Amino acid sequence: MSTPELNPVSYVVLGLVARDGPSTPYELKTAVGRGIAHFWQFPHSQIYAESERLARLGLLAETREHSGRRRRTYRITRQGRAALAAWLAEPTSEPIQYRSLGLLQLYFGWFASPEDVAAIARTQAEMHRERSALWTKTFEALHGREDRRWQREVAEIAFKAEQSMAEQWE
Amino acid sequence: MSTPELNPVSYVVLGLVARDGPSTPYELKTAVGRGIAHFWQFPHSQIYAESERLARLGLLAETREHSGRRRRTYRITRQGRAALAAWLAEPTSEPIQYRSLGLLQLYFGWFASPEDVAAIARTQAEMHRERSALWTKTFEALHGREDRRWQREVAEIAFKAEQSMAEQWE
DNA sequence: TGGCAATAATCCGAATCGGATGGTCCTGAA
DNA sequence: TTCAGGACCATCCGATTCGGATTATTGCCA
Repeated sequence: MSTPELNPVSYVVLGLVARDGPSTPYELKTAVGRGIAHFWQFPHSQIYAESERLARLGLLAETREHSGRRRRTYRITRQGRAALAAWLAEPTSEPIQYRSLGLLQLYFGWFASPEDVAAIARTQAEMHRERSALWTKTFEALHGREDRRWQREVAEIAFKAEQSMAEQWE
Repeated sequence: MSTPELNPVSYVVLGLVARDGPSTPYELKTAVGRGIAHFWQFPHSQIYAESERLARLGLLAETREHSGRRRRTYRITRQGRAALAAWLAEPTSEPIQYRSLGLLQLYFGWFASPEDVAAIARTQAEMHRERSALWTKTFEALHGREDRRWQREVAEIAFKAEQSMAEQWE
């Protein structure tokens, strides 16, 4: 069926609410920051906008405090779960994008001095090493959590990719 | 000095004009499509808008046909070259982003059936294999071109990354 | 020579982005 | 007990980005 009006942010929000149970947008935002943002950044305002939109579409249910911070809390609906499952059942072969300023700089390395290129390579290698370490930490934090199995898998793929890049830059 | 009003697209345009000599935006667009777009996509309209903007900033010089298609041709100015060199002299440690729908799907694999996850992995592995091949081709096409040394290097890094991902997904 | 595909540029509404702002709540030091 | 400062939380909005749609020109060849 493929619901055309859903985009990557939609699935992030849907998936996190499904995973963590009832959540406020702020909690979603920090959850994104702790995990997904390490390979794909989404601006916080999107999270707020998107959860509202998903509620309008009936994929999330919203309850709201009546005083104080008037926090909204979202929980997933049956339709929301169905949409998430439908998306997961449809593998995509859309190519990955590596948005890396370093790679872009190297691409134009012809116009830089050898020292500049060396500096870029050093900086990139270091950055990738740091990222590797971060993914290792993520991976270890997930140790033994069977319900986080696939997140661990993501951490491992990302780790290996970072490692490969670090080696290449060296 | 770091000119704050320049962004990634700016350097892509600047760099390509520097590399290829006088170019029309259309040529730039296709040049992007043949190379950079394989790891970082920029919408075509940006190329047109950006070259115009760089001309206003004095980093490109514009000449325009007076009849027919009224094509604009851009060549790089001394300031343009300087801006490009200045950017290359400033390594960035901004982390890379892997925008991959497949990775996102895997992250939420808990909500998919094992068959779904398997299908995602298969599709991703295949996609990464194809990309590997594409980078190999790019690499070979650049063989012996000393002036394309760094582009070859980019191709190699990308190739290794794709390969690593393909292996992980398998 | 006429029609179709490739070339080339531009437009524009929608989506995205992220910095700024402003309010609420908690904690701990005086 | 109070109150100041910092963390928490939400929203806004202008600026940019995005990419599909449109229009016009040119080259090719049946």
